[in-house]
Amino acid sequence: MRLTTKGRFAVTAMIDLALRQQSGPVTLAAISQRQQISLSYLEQLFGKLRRHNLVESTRGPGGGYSLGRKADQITVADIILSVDEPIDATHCGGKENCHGGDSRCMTHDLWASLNAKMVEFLDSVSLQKLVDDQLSKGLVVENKPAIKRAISSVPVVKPIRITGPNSVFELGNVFAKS
Amino acid sequence: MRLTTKGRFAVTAMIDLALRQQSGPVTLAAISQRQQISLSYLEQLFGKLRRHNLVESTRGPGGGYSLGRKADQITVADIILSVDEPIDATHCGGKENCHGGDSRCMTHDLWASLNAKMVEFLDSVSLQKLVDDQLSKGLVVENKPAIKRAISSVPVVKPIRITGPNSVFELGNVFAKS
DNA sequence: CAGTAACCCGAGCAATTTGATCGGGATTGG
DNA sequence: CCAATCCCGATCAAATTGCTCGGGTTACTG
Repeated sequence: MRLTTKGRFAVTAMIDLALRQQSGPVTLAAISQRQQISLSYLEQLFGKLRRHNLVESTRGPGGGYSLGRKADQITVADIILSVDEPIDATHCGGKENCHGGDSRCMTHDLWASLNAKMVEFLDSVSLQKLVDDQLSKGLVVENKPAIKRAISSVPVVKPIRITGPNSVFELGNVFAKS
Repeated sequence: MRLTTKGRFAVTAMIDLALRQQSGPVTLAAISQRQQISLSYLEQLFGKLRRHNLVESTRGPGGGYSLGRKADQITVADIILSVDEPIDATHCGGKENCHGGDSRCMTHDLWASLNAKMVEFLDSVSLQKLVDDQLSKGLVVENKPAIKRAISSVPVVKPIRITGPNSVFELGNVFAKS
């Protein structure tokens, strides 16, 4: 299990989508604007989410994305595992060689169980719960009236380009060593 | 909170250390051999661990590292946060600007709480518990007799060099979509 | 049918991170 | 003194992260 900003972006976008999909498909462009995530990056993330059936896409004008299943059937673990895709276990891939040493592959079982617990936890948090949390915190979702062809006279704030990993946001000193 | 192989290496090394520190300080060279982690990388990790008082170092021959406090007083969260060091919150650093949009910094509270839960969990697992798990799984720790100057005629298996992130081990398909 | 809104896709890019190597110190026990 | 060991900084290649660009493809609408 990896837990990086990549997964966070995905979860953030999914919450945004869940909050607004009542009135039809949600556009990536809209999510991009609201959450300040680059459109192309969203496309990549949603490509993966779609391949994992977490979202469905509708093409053409008026199209966009909707949830693949109900929000309470999607967990944070689903989302993160979709975009992170841990492919294979390089280190002692299932086998038991781990050449020598006294503790043969001590870490394997250890991480397997620790990881299982992590996944278990993240799997216990549904997207619906996150949405409810947001709503209860006083977030007002404008029920946008499914504009047909509103002239998008939005100023389009050109975002500053800061590349590199973890550049945009990184959870900081939340770790107050409680 | 980031959860990468870096933190895993650190935890692995700490378990190894905890398992063997009864008979005096444990050298990094020994951990390196047993756990197949490069010596210099261990040095970097233990530098951080030492600066966070999780370990103490003894220099000179017969020296090495020992735990900075008792194993049941060290948590997995301690270890991971020591080596990962999330420095600052770049995105909306405490303030509330997050320019425009309808959900002003929706993600901030969200991640803060999600993160807090993660830390809470990792903080509930002590190093002692991990050690006990290992011991109960039939691991036998050889009580090495504190060799004074044994001729280190160990063949020294030259490790294959595979650089890059996550190259050595990566938790794989533990995620069987339970 | 043309135009446009949206999804799709793959190549490529700069900054960072990951592990690692190297070369040199500083301490300290024997 | 000498060797074991911690310490430290520079540097490195590969991977990852977010992102841009440039093109598609699908489908609604006038």
